[in-house]
Amino acid sequence: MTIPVRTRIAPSPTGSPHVGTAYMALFNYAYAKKNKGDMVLRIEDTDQKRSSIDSENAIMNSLKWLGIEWDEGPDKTGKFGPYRQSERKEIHARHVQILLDNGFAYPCFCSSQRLKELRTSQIANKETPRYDGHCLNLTKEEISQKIEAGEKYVIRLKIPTEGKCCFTDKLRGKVEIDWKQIDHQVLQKSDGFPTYHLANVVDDHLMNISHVIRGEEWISSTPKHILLYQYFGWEPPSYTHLPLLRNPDKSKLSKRKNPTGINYFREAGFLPEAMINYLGMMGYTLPDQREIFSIDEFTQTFDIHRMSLGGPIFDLSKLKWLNGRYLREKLSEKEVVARIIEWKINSKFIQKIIPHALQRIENFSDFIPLTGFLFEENPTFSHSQLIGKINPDEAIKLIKICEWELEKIQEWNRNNIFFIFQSLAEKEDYKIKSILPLFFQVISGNSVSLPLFDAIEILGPDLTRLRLRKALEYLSSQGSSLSKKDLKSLEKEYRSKYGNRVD
RNA sequence: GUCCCGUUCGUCUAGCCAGGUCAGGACACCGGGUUUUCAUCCCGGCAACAGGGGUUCGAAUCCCCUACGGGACGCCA
Repeated sequence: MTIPVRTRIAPSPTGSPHVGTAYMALFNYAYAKKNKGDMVLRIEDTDQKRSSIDSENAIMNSLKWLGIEWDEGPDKTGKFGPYRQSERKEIHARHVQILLDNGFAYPCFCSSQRLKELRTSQIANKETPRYDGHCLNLTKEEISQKIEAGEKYVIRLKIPTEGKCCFTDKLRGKVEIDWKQIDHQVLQKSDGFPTYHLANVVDDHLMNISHVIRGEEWISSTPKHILLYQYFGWEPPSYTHLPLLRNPDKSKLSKRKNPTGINYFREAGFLPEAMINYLGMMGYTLPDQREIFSIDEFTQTFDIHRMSLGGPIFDLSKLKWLNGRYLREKLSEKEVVARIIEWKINSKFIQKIIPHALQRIENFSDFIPLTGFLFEENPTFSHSQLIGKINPDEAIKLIKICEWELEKIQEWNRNNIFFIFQSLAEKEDYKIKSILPLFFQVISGNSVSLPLFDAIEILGPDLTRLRLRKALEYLSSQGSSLSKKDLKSLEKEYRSKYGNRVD
């Protein structure tokens, strides 16, 4: 008897959809389909502070755009719902109680302040930072006393004090990690929500997930998951840890260094099938080594053992080449026309621009030169125009702060964008009017263009971010750049004036 | 710092599991050809088994050590 294959993707709806999510989704999808199984989409929104429904929708839309489909999810009810973790809170709480009743977990009343100090001192003493078990031996009386007194608490996982955890990774073989390395993981936060670790295990089990295929960032917390399965008396799934997509400097792919938003590629005019094709060749080659393949061809021939384990660098040049081949070879001219229209040459998009362009054009031929930057992946600018009257070091500083501030915008609209620039001018002691020419150039490559805030709104966060970064790169190529040290001190200054950066 | 994972051209990779072809392909780059320009297209070139030690007649391939890279060490996921 073979159990049905069920895989899952479990994105967290915090921020804009990431290519890493699509990458993992593709392999989970292929594995499930190749084995005539199902893939589940589960929304991991246990972080109430950061999760949003907008982000959830954006993630689902971008995956659909790429052609990745799931068999069950928040929008596609199946037998194992609900598929949004926030709606499974009771289930999780019940399971936490089971662990508590069996002595596998315990309440912890330590303040975040104490935890922070503990961590700092452990690091100072060159120890592995982990919970010291302070609340491990509270008596039942002490516990109920504290709870009655209204003290906030979390539930922690009890970890064996001796021995090691062994598990098998489908690709990497046997992995052994000492229990001493594993922290007493928080399973339930003081707001009553479970953490990833608890919710993930409980939901995977209850949703009959047979194969967990996820990023290698999870390897070191797998022992916690295995332990939970043991405590509950459940059979753990098969684990496969895939390599992580990397920046050109080989660090884990991050939006701070690269375009990583699926929407970036969509807005920059890439084809979803080329994207999928490219993602499918990261860490993987088809058995016959063909380079151009559809998601169906990929899925039908998929063999997980063909994965390479070295982290592939997500580099744009091959993607562009691939995309060009799709345009020329895979689509008819008619189809290309339809795709371009669907992209941005449509009345919906033009309509957004027109109100801002109308005062500035006299005949239609003025339209393209005026608004062309909205259709470009990157505008070009010249040094003198870019800098204008501002000195280059100041320009760098303003652009950098602007980049960080823009990251904080929850709802991308004209007003919120305006507030960012207003506060930027204020805090940096400029008249807003005097810093705007710089940003006109950065965004449009031109000094004649649409109203800046509207243009930024239309351009969207992904393209905007890259333009700021490109401007910085350009300035650096012209000899003005921020050293690591400068950057660090700027970041410190930024924090004191504007608050912490967001992820 | 501790633990874990990884390492074939600049990049994506084939070959590794079942040791024995000049280590193959693609992108990028460089050169040439086709083309009124450019691009496409075609042809050619550059370029790698991280280092050291084993095992073996023979190692990119199996084993060990070192180096380097990455990840984890959150009331994030």
